[in-house]
Amino acid sequence: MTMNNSYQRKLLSPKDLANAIGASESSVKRWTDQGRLEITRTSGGHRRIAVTEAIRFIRENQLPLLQPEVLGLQIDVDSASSGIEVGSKDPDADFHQLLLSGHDVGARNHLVSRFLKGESVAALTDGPIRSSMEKIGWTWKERSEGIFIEHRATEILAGLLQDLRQLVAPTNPIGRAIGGAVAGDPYRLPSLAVAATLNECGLHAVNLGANTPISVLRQASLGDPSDQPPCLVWISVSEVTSPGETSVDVSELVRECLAASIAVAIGGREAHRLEFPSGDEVFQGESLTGLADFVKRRVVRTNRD
Amino acid sequence: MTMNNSYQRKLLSPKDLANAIGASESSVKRWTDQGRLEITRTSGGHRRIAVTEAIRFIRENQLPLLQPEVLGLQIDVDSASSGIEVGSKDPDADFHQLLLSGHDVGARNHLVSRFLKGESVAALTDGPIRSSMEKIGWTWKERSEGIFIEHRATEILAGLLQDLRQLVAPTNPIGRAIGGAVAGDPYRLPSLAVAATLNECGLHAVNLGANTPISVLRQASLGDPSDQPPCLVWISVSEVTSPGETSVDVSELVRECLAASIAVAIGGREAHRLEFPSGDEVFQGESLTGLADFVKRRVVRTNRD
DNA sequence: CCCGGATTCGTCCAATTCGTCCACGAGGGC
DNA sequence: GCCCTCGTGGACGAATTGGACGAATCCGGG
Repeated sequence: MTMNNSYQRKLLSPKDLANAIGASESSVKRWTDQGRLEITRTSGGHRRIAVTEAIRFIRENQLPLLQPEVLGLQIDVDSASSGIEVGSKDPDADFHQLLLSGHDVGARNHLVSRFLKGESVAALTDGPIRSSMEKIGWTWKERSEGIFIEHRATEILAGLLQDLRQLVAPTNPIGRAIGGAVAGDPYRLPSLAVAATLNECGLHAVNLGANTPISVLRQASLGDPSDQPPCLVWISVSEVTSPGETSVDVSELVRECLAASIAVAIGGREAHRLEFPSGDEVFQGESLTGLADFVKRRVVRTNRD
Repeated sequence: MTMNNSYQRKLLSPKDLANAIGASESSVKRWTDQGRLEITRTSGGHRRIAVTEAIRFIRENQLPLLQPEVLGLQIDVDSASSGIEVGSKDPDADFHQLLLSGHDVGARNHLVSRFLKGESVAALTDGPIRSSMEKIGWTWKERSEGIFIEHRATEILAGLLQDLRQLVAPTNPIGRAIGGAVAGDPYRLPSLAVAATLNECGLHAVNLGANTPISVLRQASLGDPSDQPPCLVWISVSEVTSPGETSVDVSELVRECLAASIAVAIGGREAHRLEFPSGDEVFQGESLTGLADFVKRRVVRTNRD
């Protein structure tokens, strides 16, 4: 997965500018050749566009600016006044700053831009999203306004994940998956992230959200024999109120799923507190890229045959 | 390894839009020249139309949408095969059926299509969304699989509201609003719907989501005097655990907001159980269209002056 | 320091869009 | 009926756009 950090450099490639203004790379190259857009060249002959020149060009031609963050710009006024700096060496830190300060539009641009550059939804969730939420979780304990920050960030991320999920929604799903977070677990972002990841793998993911009793999940997965059963069931565990009882329920569901040839994925911060059967058809782990690999290896392949 | 990244924040050409709405390219060009349809130009002079502007134009002129996929909207492939009948006399009943059966894509198409035909987000929430969720709430008590249905429908609606919210997101917000659901209230759809409605009114809405203590909301609204204060604070009350305590907190927040010239909106199924000051700058009611009227009348006007 | 994958080079070319003009038909006033 | 106006959409040569191609360059990791 290419993790190019084009966030620091002050010079843009033709492709960068093309993406930022919704034009094609060819057009940008032609414009530079016509002299309408000033450029410098690398020693090897590649075009490099200064940000100031790009801004001049955009203003002169009244071009739309679809992805302001490519130019390292903020479009919201209050972020400038609040002194948020982006364009550092660490894109993940940039994203964290945006989320921390409640800059929803900026955070969205940042994430969508990285998605468009090729990072998968799974990788983005494993990376910037998770690390930022972990940091914010720490803040929650340190500062009095932490709850405010956490609620706001959660809502922004819920919207972002939903957007990304739409972007990767398969037109022709190759299978169905269903899942949610266990009873007593109020966290809805992990389950939403799983749904988005499964979408990205080509599955139709039905998310039952937070605080879903295992019995409900069981009925939804195995209850109606007339429905085609899902090929995967996921269980998110970010908080456990009664580990013993939950373990029993989860174990039984896992066994039933395996008996019905349904793969199972279990993850979440507190999943280690549960006991349940393991096996080739059971994925257990925190990483969504790992889950995606598992799905591509196990579920998708067998479903295609 | 390339998934179908069909995402395109791309701009539409006159031909794209013409095909989408069944008009001729000449007409689209003429409309832009008349200023009825806003465009940007490429550096070479070609017209480019933003998707949001296209949606606005389609709604304003009640145009048919022959090719929804041009605007990035999904086409419903399997609604026919799933046996869900739509096209009855009662659109709201159609929507309810789609939601009840978990047909997320169909529900999305139904709602977006009605939005394009001119119904506002507020009206759609007051209408099909609310009535369907109320019916599903009844089901919850009648059937064992009710929880499954309710969770699934809630997640689908959360996604839908998020989508609609993006469609009406103002590019230049005329003010800021902040709000959420009170502590102990786990329902997140009402607050999300309010945020979408306020977006539709041209405000930048910061949603703190469900289960937000009043103290947190207070700090977010009034806490930092260096920030520009919001012009509206909303409080959603779908469930109250301790009416007395909550009433005290809410009342104090309302008084503080009014003292700071901030309008307040309070609503939700259980809002009637609370006591708080009323007045010209306090909106109280269930209807989101009513809230929209209130905002347009009170907040937007005074903010423009 | 070197290597391999990703990016960009220059170039070509088909498709699209430009602005403009004009034919057509629906409606309204006389 | 006649004429005028207005909105529509097709047609035209000239200009612009954007995708494709093999070769060259860039850049991060070993």
